[in-house]
Amino acid sequence: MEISSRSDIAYQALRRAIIEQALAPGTKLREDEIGAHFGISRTLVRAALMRLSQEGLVEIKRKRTATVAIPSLDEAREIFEVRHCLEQQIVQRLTAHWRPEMGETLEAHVNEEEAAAQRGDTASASRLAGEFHIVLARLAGNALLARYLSEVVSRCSLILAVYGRPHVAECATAEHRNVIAALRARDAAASISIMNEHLHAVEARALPRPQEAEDVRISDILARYSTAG
Amino acid sequence: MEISSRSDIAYQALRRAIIEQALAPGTKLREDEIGAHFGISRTLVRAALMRLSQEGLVEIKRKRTATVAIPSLDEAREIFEVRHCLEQQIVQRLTAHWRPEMGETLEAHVNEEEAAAQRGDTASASRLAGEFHIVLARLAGNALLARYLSEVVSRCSLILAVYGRPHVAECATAEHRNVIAALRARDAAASISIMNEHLHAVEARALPRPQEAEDVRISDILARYSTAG
DNA sequence: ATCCTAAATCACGTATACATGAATGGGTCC
DNA sequence: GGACCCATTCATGTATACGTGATTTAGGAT
Repeated sequence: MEISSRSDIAYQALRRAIIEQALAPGTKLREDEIGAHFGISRTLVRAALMRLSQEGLVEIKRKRTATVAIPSLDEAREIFEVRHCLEQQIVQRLTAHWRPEMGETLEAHVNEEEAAAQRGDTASASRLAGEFHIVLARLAGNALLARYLSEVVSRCSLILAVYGRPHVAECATAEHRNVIAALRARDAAASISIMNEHLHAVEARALPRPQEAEDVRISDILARYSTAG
Repeated sequence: MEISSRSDIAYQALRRAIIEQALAPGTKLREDEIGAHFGISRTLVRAALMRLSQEGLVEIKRKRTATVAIPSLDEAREIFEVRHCLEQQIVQRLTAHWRPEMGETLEAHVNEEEAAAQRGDTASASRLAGEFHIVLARLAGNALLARYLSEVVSRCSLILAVYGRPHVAECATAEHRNVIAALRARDAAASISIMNEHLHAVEARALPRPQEAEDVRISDILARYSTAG
């Protein structure tokens, strides 16, 4: 049976391309072009784009070509705040209903992250780093929590693409192993604290420090380019 | 300028009808029928239905007429859990950034709830009771948090429709006033505790007690009907 | 060279057509 | 009388057509 409509194929492909930063924020997503690529009509492309738009990965404005979303700094901070809140709940659930095989699953995933990082596949490494949190969410056993977290983690990739320093690989495997260790100990307080630490590290890699952000002015940037450029 | 496409009109109307329980869970939503009512084509109706489906208010299955969603008990519990988590964050933000005029806004809203309840307009009263929490979320100043909460609160109306006792008006105005009072005192711990209490009360009205749910068996129900029916 | 304007092109918004898979009703057989 | 099967009807899945607003390009004036 044909499980997924061809609209889903376009949706999945676009989503992944955006998350892996193959499609940079701001990139135009023309319906015709995408439809031609997948061999589907604009009708189905629009459905995929609308879905991505609801998830905050694509921006759709009336009568304008859709683009990969460019989250503002304010949105970025909002996203991270919600993420903190959701991940805390997830960790709480995990320590409450921990089962040893969860540790195996997580361990296996981190190994994949490490492998991707070691072979220099930064796109996959970033994606897998994000997916680690989605695996956590699924294991926590609340589908809605997992859906929201998945959405929020995807948008963090966008934030990293816009505000993160270039070439900063996620390099989070060590931190992920710490999280697993804390969960295995089933110590809720410690797990939450370690997760919070990790999330702050992720946020620090993705966002400029607050005072930096406020200091940056267009004239400063232009000044840099007028002396040496 | 024509701000909202006509698809939005259908979306808004359907959403409100579902939330006010004018459209009961399980009701069929035929594209032709809806399109004819609003004077739009199926294309636009589909867009509205897809959006509602992503919010969990409508169920869409391939090649089947869309229906108003019927949340399962498991989903219902998941929804309430996420709601707890989000509302806690909202209350935390509110006590941190409290401004006196927020109290006025909230007070005015509760007055509306009360007015609707007193004139016997239970549909509006329920909707306004839910919207109280959405107003809180907006005042908290995190748009994403507000969006998720709005989605979750809408789905609570569905849960109430499916599992709540009939004719149970929400009657939450007193509890809402307690929340406002706690926020005004800017005591985060007390506010969170009062909000948790309120949410548990809401949940108790919407869901059967856990042991009840497990005890209910089809044979029990049939037994009732074979003696007296 | 720059800016403004007008025409042409492009991309989206929406309706509609046609194909296909579900639902329904009538008729037949046991 | 009830259950099964086929034909019909209905509702959705998808492509396409056409109108309109956005965008780009070419040309001319300053």
